[in-house]
Amino acid sequence: MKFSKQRELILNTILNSSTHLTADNIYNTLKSKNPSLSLGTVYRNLSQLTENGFIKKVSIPNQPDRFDKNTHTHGHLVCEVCNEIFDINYTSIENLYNYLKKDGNIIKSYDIVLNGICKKCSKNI
Amino acid sequence: MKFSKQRELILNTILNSSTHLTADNIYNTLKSKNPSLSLGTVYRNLSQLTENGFIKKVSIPNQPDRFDKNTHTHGHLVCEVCNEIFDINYTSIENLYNYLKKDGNIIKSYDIVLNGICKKCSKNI
DNA sequence: CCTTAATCAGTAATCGTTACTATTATTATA
DNA sequence: TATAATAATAGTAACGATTACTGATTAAGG
Repeated sequence: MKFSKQRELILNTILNSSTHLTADNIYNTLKSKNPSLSLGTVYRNLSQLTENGFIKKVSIPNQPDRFDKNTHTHGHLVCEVCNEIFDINYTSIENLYNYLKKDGNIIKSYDIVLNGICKKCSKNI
Repeated sequence: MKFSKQRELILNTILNSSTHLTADNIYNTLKSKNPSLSLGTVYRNLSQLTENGFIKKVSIPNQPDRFDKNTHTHGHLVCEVCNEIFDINYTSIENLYNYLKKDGNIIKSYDIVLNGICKKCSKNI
């Protein structure tokens, strides 16, 4: 992977942000000072930076994908009032359970998607 | 909510399926015997049936939305080999943790999205 | 330097989904 | 049962997010 000026700009934008930016957020942030930047370049770099483990793609239902400098396993809380997204750090699902029980945040529901190999397919490996 | 023939067909398709169908799956299943069915009708009914609690929308990252007759809280396992989606039933996150430890399925990662109200916003209610 | 392969900007195309409109079907009521 | 009010329909256009294509540019190694 070559390191272009554009790639560096995009990565640094994510590393310097405390929020979860969309491709469009990044494009608009950089466009003013780099008028020739292309939206396709932003998308392509986000894909590559994700594939190479520099950043993490965060999919929130009914929202465009977001990109996170925190590449460790962690959950996300989506606030229905301010619409902000908060990192939920935990080392195990048990820790998350304790988090849920803590006061402060109000958790109404949660969606869990597990990625892996099902019982049946794992037998044929 | 009026109950049209189309709505009944769409709901029954989901209720009679053991898989997690997309809008397009449902459209193609019904189209042959109901040539005048419109894809927009399928989408509109899926939204309304979801809003009214008859079915549940399941969002899997990088895939079109799916619809589930199981409206209870449960997770989903996406198999990277057969691409099938399996329901993961549990009554608490602790149960899910036990499930994860059981042999059979191979869990490589999991994504958790919590829906609710953040600490800050919850103070102003 | 010079070559080569990666990356770029710009644009067109794709996918999943929603919005629009004029017509038709369902339900409540007389 | 006829009628009126309202919701739902088919068909099509439009949308937002993302990817694919193109020929020009640029990074990196020899």
